Amino acid sequence: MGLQLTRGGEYAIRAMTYLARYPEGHVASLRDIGRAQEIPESFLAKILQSLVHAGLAVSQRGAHGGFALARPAEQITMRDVIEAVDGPISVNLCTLDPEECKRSSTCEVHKAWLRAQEQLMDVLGGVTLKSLAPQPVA
Amino acid sequence: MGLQLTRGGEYAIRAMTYLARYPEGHVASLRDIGRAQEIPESFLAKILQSLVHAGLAVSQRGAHGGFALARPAEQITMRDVIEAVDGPISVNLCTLDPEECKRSSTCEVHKAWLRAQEQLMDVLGGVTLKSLAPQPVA
DNA sequence: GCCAACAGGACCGTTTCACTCCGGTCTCGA
DNA sequence: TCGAGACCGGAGTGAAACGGTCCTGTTGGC
Ligand code: SF4
Ligand code: SF4
Repeated sequence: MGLQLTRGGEYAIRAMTYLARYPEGHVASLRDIGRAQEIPESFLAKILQSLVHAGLAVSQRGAHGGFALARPAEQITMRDVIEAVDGPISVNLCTLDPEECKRSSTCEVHKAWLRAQEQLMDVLGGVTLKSLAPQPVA
Repeated sequence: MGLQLTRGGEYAIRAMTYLARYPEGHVASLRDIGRAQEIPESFLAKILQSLVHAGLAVSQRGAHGGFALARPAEQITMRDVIEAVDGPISVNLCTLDPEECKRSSTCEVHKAWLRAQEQLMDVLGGVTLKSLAPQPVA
């Protein structure tokens, strides 16, 4: 199996959709999220840190602290989330930076990968957390 | 960087497009292919074996032996080649076999991944070696 | 000041990646 | 017939990535 998402990316999306189910600004603790979405808590900690660093989530320390979305759920896409934890999506060496392969200027295959990449980005960039969340919870 | 093709997959496509430049049935040796496409030869050996096993290439042993496409270049796609060496393409756990994740039946994210997978397959399955080969060499 | 909760960095076992090596086998052709 | 040329196939390998864990801060509410 190739071309597959990492576990970290999958968990990140689960965590973010969990937050998206609640009203804007709702804070949930690491533990809440981990329990609800069945994500190992110590691993989730790392993932949430990445999301905070990327500016997609905000954290609140101290008692009653936790995590919340940094902006409305309709303004965060699957692509944003995945790239925050796994780094930029690049379906082949040459799709992120054509300089990586000296053949790229004349390579027909390169063009095919660019199309593939674009399609993938379109799908992932077109899905917002809002559209992923089940009926909101009050 | 996530969701990226392996080197093996990339090399496989290079090797196959090399074969596709020649008239049907043309045999090229491991060494020829490796030199022309700048692929480490001992690694290429493994890759070509996978392609032969998958029925995409045929091999000829003994002096003047080598490899050739098993069918016309217009009947082999990028998808075929990649799956032969890297195994089935699956963009997430749940896209190959929904049973892998018990959430899949109700998961909205799952549907998004299915769309992404389909788009990717469409692109890769729509590109034949014929269309990738530069002007054929006599 | 205590306790709840995140921050951040070190660590770690396993798997995958990207190759390499080598003995074996087949085949042509001199 | 015999040997050089070429693939077969399985084992091995070093480095890196994956998928976590742990532990010591630090912060903030009550
Ligand atoms: S697809 Fe073409 S340009 Fe891209 S890495 Fe392969 S050879 Fe280079
Ligand atoms: S996307 Fe949904 S169905 Fe697929 S693995 Fe993640 S949770 Fe499971």
